[in-house]
Amino acid sequence: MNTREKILDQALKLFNERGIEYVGLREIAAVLDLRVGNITDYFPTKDDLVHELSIRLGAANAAVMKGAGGLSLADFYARLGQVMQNHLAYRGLLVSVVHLMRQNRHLAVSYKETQAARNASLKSMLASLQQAGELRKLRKTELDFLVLSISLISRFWISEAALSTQDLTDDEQVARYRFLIKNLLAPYKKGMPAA
Amino acid sequence: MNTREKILDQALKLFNERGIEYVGLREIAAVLDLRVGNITDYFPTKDDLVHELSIRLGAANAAVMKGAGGLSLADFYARLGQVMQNHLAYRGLLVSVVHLMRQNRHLAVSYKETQAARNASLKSMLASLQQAGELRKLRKTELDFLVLSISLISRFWISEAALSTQDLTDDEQVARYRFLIKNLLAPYKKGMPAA
DNA sequence: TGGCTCATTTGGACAGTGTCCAAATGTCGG
DNA sequence: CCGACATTTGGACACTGTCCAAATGAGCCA
Repeated sequence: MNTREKILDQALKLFNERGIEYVGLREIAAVLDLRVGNITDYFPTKDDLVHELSIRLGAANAAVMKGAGGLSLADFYARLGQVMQNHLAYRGLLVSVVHLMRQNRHLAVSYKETQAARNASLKSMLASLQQAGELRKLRKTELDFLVLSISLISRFWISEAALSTQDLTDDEQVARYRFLIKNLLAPYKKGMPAA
Repeated sequence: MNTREKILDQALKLFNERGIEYVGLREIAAVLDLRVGNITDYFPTKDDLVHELSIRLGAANAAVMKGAGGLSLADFYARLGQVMQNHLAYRGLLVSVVHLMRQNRHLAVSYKETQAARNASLKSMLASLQQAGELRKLRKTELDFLVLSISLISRFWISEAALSTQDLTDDEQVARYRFLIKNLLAPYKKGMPAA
């Protein structure tokens, strides 16, 4: 593992433990027995370092989400679970996402594109589940509602957890989130009547 | 308006516009033609200043939420709308809530108490709606699901809006949020069958 | 009115942050 | 071995929140 990778690795670890805002470049450097200037050589600004991490998270999520057609509800849950595992691995970024978007224009642009793609993918997944007979027929507003809800939840459940359930293990938090999504979809399963 | 109130007022305005982390005490002071030390005299730390603002938000929300018994679904929506207006007025705090909880122990404690009280209030409101015949009979897990969802949404919808819909007006964002809550509750209205 | 006490205001010091850069050091091919 | 290039180093810079002692002001009592 070269210096650049070591920096990214250590930075992510510290960011996850204590939050991006509370980890200084000098501390990351100290752990790796480097000097500050050394980090700014690989990553001119702290934002660049964070941006690189966010790109990796995006790639990991894209890998999970590709191939949206013809899946079962169980597959769908499994994929969401994978996304959630990714978010746990990069939780430091997720809890500061609003903060980061304001400050880092590069990150804001790429995040928006990623998000648009993810919402489209989510939408087509739900449509596919409907066609496969796993979900009942959905009106347009219902579909929009589900996409918006799932998107909001998957973005902020980890922040919610940071606030109210720090004492839970990762697995328990995953379970809490699955519970949420499952209940959200329950009224729209095949056999349930439209409102 | 005395100096203390002026400081709080100006700080909130700047926090809402640009985020707590990006507004320095010197800037708040400059706008009011004060010196930094003057602010730290009223509020020894920046956290104290933020804490005072959060107390006011909590009080505003508590005023909206008190008297939970015997209300209609329309009342319920109206109250949530009021809470949302409060959150808009203090949006600077809301988008940094995770950040703040980590740093400020005082705020973390009082926030947790407030949150617990609000969840209990929410729960009793839903139970009351059920008794009044506005909602169908809810299983325990369904009730928990609704409380958790509404709590998560009302805490983070404003962050979500900051990320994906900065171009919407406040009223449009309110509408988006109402749409979410309304659709969330739709399957649980009177006359809908249990799963 | 003059003088005393208390509160407010002031300007600057301090340690910390991210950023930047020139000089010192290492590395590797000719 | 030596010269050219890359990396590493240590420190400077402007900024942040925090803190404090001295200067200024306001209000009351003799």
